[in-house]
Amino acid sequence: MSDQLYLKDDQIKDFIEKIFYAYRETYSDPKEILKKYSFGTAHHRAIHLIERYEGLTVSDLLNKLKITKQSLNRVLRDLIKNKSILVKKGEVDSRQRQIFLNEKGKKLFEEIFLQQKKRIYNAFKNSDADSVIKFRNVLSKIINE
Amino acid sequence: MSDQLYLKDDQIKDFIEKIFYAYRETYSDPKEILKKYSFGTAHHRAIHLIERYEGLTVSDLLNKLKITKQSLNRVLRDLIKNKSILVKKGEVDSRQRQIFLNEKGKKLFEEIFLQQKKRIYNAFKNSDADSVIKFRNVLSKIINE
DNA sequence: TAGATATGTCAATATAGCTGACTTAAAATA
DNA sequence: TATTTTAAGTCAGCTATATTGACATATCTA
Repeated sequence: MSDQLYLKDDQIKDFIEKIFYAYRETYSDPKEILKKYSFGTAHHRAIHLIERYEGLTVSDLLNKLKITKQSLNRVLRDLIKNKSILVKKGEVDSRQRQIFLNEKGKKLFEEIFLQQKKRIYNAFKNSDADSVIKFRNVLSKIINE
Repeated sequence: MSDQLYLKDDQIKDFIEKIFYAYRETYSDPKEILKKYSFGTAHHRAIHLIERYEGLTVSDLLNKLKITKQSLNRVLRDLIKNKSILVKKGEVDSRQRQIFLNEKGKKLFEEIFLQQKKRIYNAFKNSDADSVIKFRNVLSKIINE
């Protein structure tokens, strides 16, 4: 047991609790918007990653989401049907598929992000640069990045 | 748009992504342990809060979890059946129920926590005190605490 | 050409959430 | 005290998101 306050069990329990709240709140903000399109958080996470990593492959997406391909496929089918994403044969390896947002998907992403951004933006604008940098550093260490 | 780097959209998108990973990883670490007891993450979250807020009422728990009482009740029934928790009539208001971990529940919590703690502890011990404090401050602002 | 890899799909099942309707006991209030 | 409100519990049915396992197809690699 450490004598440093922030390494004490009760503090760590508190962080575990706060990480849950931060995730839940951050991802529940755009739920109303998603509902308009009959999408859920699973679609949201996929859209988010496709926007961030344009042209990523199905296996890239699987590695980031850490779900099974069967689960992902349902989500991708919905997004394709809705014309939010576009799937092309891989340029180098044509077994692969590269995924892109099309115009409709980009608009949907912007709508979702605008909502979700508010929470983070408000937290950051009331923090100094050093706090945000250190927040990111610790967060990255938690996810072993 | 701000000219401060950490308020730029791409940075904010990155944080939204990292918050997802941090939650997922933190709560997937003890899944093997939970499985031994035929419990899932829903049980985990309830046990965590009951440990942290000993004697909390059903509505306290509902307010923290933000799920319906029907969903919570299934979880509580499992935990009662398993003899991990104890439910008493409220001392002040006997319509209420106060929830406690009993010995079995405390042991289960410790087993889960030990596993989950590793990730946070490792992240913190490689950070300085100031980073951890600022991490907490920003996290608290994200959840409007 | 044979085997490995990337993707897609069918079917069944599990987990964790939801809505809506209703009950019981106890507290608060008119 | 009679009535209303609140806290908790329950039944039934549904939805969203994940799982496992089996198998098919196309393409790449050795």
